[in-house]
Amino acid sequence: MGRARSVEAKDERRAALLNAALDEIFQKGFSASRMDDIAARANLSKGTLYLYFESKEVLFGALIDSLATSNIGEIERITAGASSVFDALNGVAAYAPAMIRSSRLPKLMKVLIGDSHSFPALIADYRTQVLDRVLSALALLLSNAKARGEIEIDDPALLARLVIAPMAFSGIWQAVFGNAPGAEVDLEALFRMHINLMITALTPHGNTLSVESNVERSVQ
Amino acid sequence: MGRARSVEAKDERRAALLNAALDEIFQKGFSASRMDDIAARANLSKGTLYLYFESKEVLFGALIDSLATSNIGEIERITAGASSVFDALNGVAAYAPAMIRSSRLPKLMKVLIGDSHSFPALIADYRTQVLDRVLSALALLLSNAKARGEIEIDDPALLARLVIAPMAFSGIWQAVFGNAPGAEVDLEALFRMHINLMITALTPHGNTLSVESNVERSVQ
DNA sequence: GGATTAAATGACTGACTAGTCAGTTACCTA
DNA sequence: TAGGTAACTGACTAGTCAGTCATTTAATCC
Repeated sequence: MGRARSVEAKDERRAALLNAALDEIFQKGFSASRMDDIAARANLSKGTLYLYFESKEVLFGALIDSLATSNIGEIERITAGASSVFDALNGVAAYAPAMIRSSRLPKLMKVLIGDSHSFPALIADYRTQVLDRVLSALALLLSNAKARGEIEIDDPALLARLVIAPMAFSGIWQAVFGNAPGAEVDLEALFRMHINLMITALTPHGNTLSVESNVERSVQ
Repeated sequence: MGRARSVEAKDERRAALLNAALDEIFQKGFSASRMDDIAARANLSKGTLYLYFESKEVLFGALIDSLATSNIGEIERITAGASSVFDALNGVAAYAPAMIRSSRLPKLMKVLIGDSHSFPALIADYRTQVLDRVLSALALLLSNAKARGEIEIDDPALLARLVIAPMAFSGIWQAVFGNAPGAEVDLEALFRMHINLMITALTPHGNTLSVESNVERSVQ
């Protein structure tokens, strides 16, 4: 690999360094990660790494920034474009396994949890700009569905938390245990069951018909 | 505080050091925690800390050991002593908020997640001896209830994961965000809603009567 | 209260690493 | 191909921290 002379080549190099940083920090945590190792993982020297990021903390901040907003758009698109809550929930559940297995988001979660107290400002930003945003979007969706009489609930904000809990839990599980023997989880089946239970419980009069038709739709 | 001469006094000192280690490692992570700071937090010097734990890694292992099995007994007691799945689920949900707010278990979770890849053997042990044990106990409970016709489900193991997901998620949330403004969660309401949704969805024919009576029971 | 024991200390060492910068070298242009 | 530019390097500095151990000191015993 030659030198990065053009702007594009520099962007690419920057991305490669961030990638290397994610892998390294994911494995060792912020404090135990060495700048030398991050640079070496991208086949560069420490000096070059410092050409792109002025300090270890700046590198960490840039890493979080680059990953924070990458998945949120997809989720908002699914929830906004769905014709009913059921569609939206099925859409989220169908998208979640790939997102978790892509391993970028779970890695980010693991890093953020592990180093949360070392970077309080960063973590507070992440919460308000990503987590709260996702929870609010979901709560709004549920609130609208309630207004239309599609579902029966008291508190949409709490329900939103219950909806995403299994996905967040699975993401962290994936990040911590990976594919260790005995730790594998059938994510598709898990989320399908989750959404089906939700829909069964939320559908007025608890009839099972809508659930069945719903399963059909999610499988298509 | 004088010197620890008796065996009891030494046990107490050891516990104090472990306590200090948990607080310190919870805040900074294993690698960024300094032995000096841990000792100082217990009003002792680093030399004394080394009288009790031969290395930083040994201290970490002892810390995990001392916390790992502390809550599992309580959970197994609740699930084993309950007269029906509904009782058991309500019992777990009623116990969970206090467990989360006690902050020892969430702290442990945060530490284990953050440093999981630095101590693969420890984390594997924790999974098989704590997490898998809790999940299995819950799955067995659900499986028995299914056999008795109390609930309708396919896969008890997956359902067990869905049952504990909101509690694990809330524990981690608590460990990461604590009581930061805007991050507070009404755990009682959340878990009540969770269990009620579960019961509504799982009860054969989805009648709402059993749910109402269940709410009464959980509130008592 | 003097002697004995062992708990506690903290200065010290050696290993390690974030960040620097003088020097090297790949690539481009004339 | 020679000269210029800037991307890249890695030895070095300054600071940190796990672990050690000679010394101090609190408690107990006679």
